[in-house]
Amino acid sequence: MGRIPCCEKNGLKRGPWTQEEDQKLIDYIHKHGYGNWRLLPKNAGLQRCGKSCRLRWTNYLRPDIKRGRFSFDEEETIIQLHSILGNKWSAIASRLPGRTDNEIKNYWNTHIRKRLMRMGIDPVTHSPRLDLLDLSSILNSSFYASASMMNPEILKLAASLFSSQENHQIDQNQQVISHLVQTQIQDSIHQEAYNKLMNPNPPFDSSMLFNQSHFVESSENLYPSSFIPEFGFQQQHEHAQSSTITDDFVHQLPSYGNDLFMEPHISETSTFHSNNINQNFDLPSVLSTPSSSPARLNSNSTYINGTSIEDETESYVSNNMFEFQISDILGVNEFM
DNA sequence: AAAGTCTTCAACCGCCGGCGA
DNA sequence: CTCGCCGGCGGTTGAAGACTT
Repeated sequence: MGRIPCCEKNGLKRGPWTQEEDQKLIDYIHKHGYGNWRLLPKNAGLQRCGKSCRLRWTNYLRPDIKRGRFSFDEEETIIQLHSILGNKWSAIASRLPGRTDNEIKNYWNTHIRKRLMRMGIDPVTHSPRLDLLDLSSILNSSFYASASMMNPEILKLAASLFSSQENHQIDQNQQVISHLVQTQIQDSIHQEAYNKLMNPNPPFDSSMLFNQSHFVESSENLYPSSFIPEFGFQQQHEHAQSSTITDDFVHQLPSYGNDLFMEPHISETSTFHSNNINQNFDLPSVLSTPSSSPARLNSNSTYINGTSIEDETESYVSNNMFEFQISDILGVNEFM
């Protein structure tokens, strides 16, 4: 038994809406409200199907729609949410007041997606292309700030293998350790994003997830310059604990398992900055910080191959640009 | 100036799940 | 349990404008 189409195609208008049609729809909804979209066009005197009316109203005529260019903050929020939720446009739209899922979807496909690709980032996985990564640069000075969020065993292994590279043993090990390091970073990123999403008051503010000097130029590669937890870890921890974790949300997240929600083992409240990593930076203590520690990225200064893209006033990199599943790569979990 | 190409985004399509009969 | 209706969702299309040659 076939389904009856949502509307009869015969005699019903399609294509762009005229001003007159818009006005009819607006007038009707102002008078009677919306609901029962199937009957609405008939009652409103429109030669449209209900679906078309609903779409026109929700995507264009609704009075609370914010039209115009997306703000910097909105774009960062979209990237952040997309890295966690994927193509759940309605879920993303629900956190961007005045923006519709259709609008966000279009903006993603026409602007953000292309930009990420230009930057060598897979817009689906938010991962960097492997050939743009290089372990020696990851281990370079500025990147050590992020070491505070990593598993010390991984760092040891990374350092060990890095030294082996000097013996011309650059091989798959490098890629493996790159994955490990990236995953550690990403766990931190997801923890931060999760904490923010689960804390509705104050409302989610993507600017809290970013900070300055997101990336630094390093020869021909892109690397995060730092991951800066501006909240003390203790504060973050309390934040996370006070939030309600729903099963639904957990299942929506990428497959990080329960590690993402592990209780952080905080030895002290720490604050450090990329420009001066020695400030309040106690390496032994921070190295003991597990992967679930908070992290923060920013996007003020992004460079690719030595070329700033600031002139676009849009330099975005997802917080989840390092997205790898170690278990997928190695088939082991002993490092985590 | 004209033709061709690219970009944008409103609108459509088909599918899905919830719900009630 | 099945079926149809309805609203919602994500993917896709295509017209129109912008840009390039």
